[in-house]
Amino acid sequence: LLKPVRMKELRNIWQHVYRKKMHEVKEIEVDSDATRKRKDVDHGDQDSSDGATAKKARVVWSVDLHQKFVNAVNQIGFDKVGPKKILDLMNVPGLTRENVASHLQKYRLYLGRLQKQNEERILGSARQDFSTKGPSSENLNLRSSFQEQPSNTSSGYPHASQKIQGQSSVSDSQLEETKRTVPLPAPDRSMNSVSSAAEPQNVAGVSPIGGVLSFKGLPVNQDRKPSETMILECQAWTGGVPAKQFMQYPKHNHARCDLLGDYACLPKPDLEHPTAPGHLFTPPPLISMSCSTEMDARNFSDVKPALLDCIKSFSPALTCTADSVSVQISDSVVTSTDAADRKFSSVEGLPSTKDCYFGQTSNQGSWLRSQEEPSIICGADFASLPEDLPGYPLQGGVSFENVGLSSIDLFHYNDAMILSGLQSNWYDDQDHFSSETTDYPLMDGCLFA
DNA sequence: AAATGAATAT
DNA sequence: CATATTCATT
Repeated sequence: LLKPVRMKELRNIWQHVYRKKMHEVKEIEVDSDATRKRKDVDHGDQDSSDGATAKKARVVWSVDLHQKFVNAVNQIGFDKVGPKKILDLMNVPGLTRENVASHLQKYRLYLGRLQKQNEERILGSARQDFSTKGPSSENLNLRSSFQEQPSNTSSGYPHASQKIQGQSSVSDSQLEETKRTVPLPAPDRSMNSVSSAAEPQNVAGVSPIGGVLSFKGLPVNQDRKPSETMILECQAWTGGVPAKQFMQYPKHNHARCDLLGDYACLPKPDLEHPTAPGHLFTPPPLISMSCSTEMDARNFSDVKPALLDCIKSFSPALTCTADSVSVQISDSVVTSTDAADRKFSSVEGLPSTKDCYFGQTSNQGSWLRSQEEPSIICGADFASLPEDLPGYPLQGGVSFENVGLSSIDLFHYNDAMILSGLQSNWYDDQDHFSSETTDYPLMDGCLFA
């Protein structure tokens, strides 16, 4: 018998046993009796009829349900959570403690994974030094990561709660991450929802989330060939929480959702329930720089002030000191000079990003993948992108030609996404991205690949 | 006895 | 993978 055992099956078996027994005892006269029994048996229909074997429908952790769950967890406090308490707080009719326990188990696993990821990243950037030297490539990679106050997002499901269909969905979901305070479950998903209290959007409209900058012909190094590329990456993440993670959720309806705000949103260290310190550790602001070509201290010190300015423009609230900058030489950054050459040439007029390339074009295919830490790009953790989305245009990289550091401008990844007009297909149509490059949407001269 | 969470099953 | 179930511990 395979579980779950239905009464029907039991009756069947019993019938055989019974009949055999009857045949043994009264071989001759039993006929009518057996037929009657069989009739009886055949009547045992749906298992729904007998509550004993009826199986409870499995709980689907819908967005709403999970939202309740997260709220409960946050309310209780990370250290004191238990399935029972959560269950009580959730106050959902059919839900059992087991259900919650199971979900909590998964939730904890996820949080653990996230934390590990985050620690790795921080260690990784802290470990950078001057010693390694990139062999061939002549690209410079400037990477800065800095951290903000822990997000106070009380909405545990800021991303997954929508199926990413509307125009602003993607960017919204990205922006959610920077929210400090969110009313409660139903956050405003408009573009302006990035209300970083401590860090209002600066004039350039740069969001703290970060972006990727590439510029060529920098005055940084006169020896540099025009085709040399420099990438500046700035990232901010919230609350010691690493960045984006894309998951399918729920799997059943094949809707792709971004769970970041959900699982990634570690229980907020809210005031009523201070989280155990040390558990969620908050790395200090960190700026690191890596370059793929020989780059001596002179060059670097050229870059440094401008870099700091740049970063400050990202985040005025942020204080960085030159001492916190380190350099790494690596050849694993942008490898396609050709691609760099084709990058656009102007910074201004981002709204009319005429000449920009986003993400990977056909000959940039290796760009993202060639990064040591693709996850840093755009402040989003794309390392965990589903493998089945090749060439996912998530980096939102921007390149400039002949732009001095003084004129560096940054623009927001999300802005890029808005401009792209790509959002509507962001998750819905995955084939879209696996198809030919030429099929990618081309808008305002911007190629999103 | 009930709650918990790791392990295991579905 | 998501959820359920089991089981040893607390």
